[in-house]
Amino acid sequence: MRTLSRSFFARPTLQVAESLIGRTLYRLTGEGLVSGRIVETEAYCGTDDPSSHAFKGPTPRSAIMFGPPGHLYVYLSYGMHHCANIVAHSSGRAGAVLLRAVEPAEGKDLMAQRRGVDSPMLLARGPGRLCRAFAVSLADNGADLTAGAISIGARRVLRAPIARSARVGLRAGMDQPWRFYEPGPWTSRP
DNA sequence: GACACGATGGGCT
DNA sequence: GCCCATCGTGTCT
Repeated sequence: MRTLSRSFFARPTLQVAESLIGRTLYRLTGEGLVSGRIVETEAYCGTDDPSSHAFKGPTPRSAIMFGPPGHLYVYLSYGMHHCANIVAHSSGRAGAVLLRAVEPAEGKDLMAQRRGVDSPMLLARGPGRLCRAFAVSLADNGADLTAGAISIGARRVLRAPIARSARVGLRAGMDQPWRFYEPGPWTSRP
């Protein structure tokens, strides 16, 4: 299987967010392999974006978004849910792409076990659920997607034209259509 | 140190 | 549709 290389992520954040739709996310642990086709992402454009954790410049948490593209940025939301982002920006900038939903492919049983639900629709729809199904936690913060147990396949499958909308759950930045998704039953909302 | 605040989701109505 | 748990992080003192 061919996986995405560093140069794929070393492009403008918006471009990478759209390009990730249709690619497959892979996650290997001692429990087994799970995978899913990415169907929903959001771009967080670093210091240009009031909604990005990187907006006010680097902090211990956000420093990773200023670092080399192709690494994972994981943070804890509301004390109980993890959110997985992929660092993506052109040289000298900052930014990351939030993974919001995937269409489960391999390892559905393992995902169901981790999630505690049976419905395939609820396995990885929403950033918190996706992280739970893929066993992504703060321990994976900084992981290199081009070298480790989490990676993204280069092959792209699109079942419908990519749509855009405002991002979900924000105060600021509601006027920018920086959410990308493939309309269908696997995305978190229309 | 203290404190306010979520890029959410599960449960209940 | 409404309510709210829960804790790492950033900001202020």
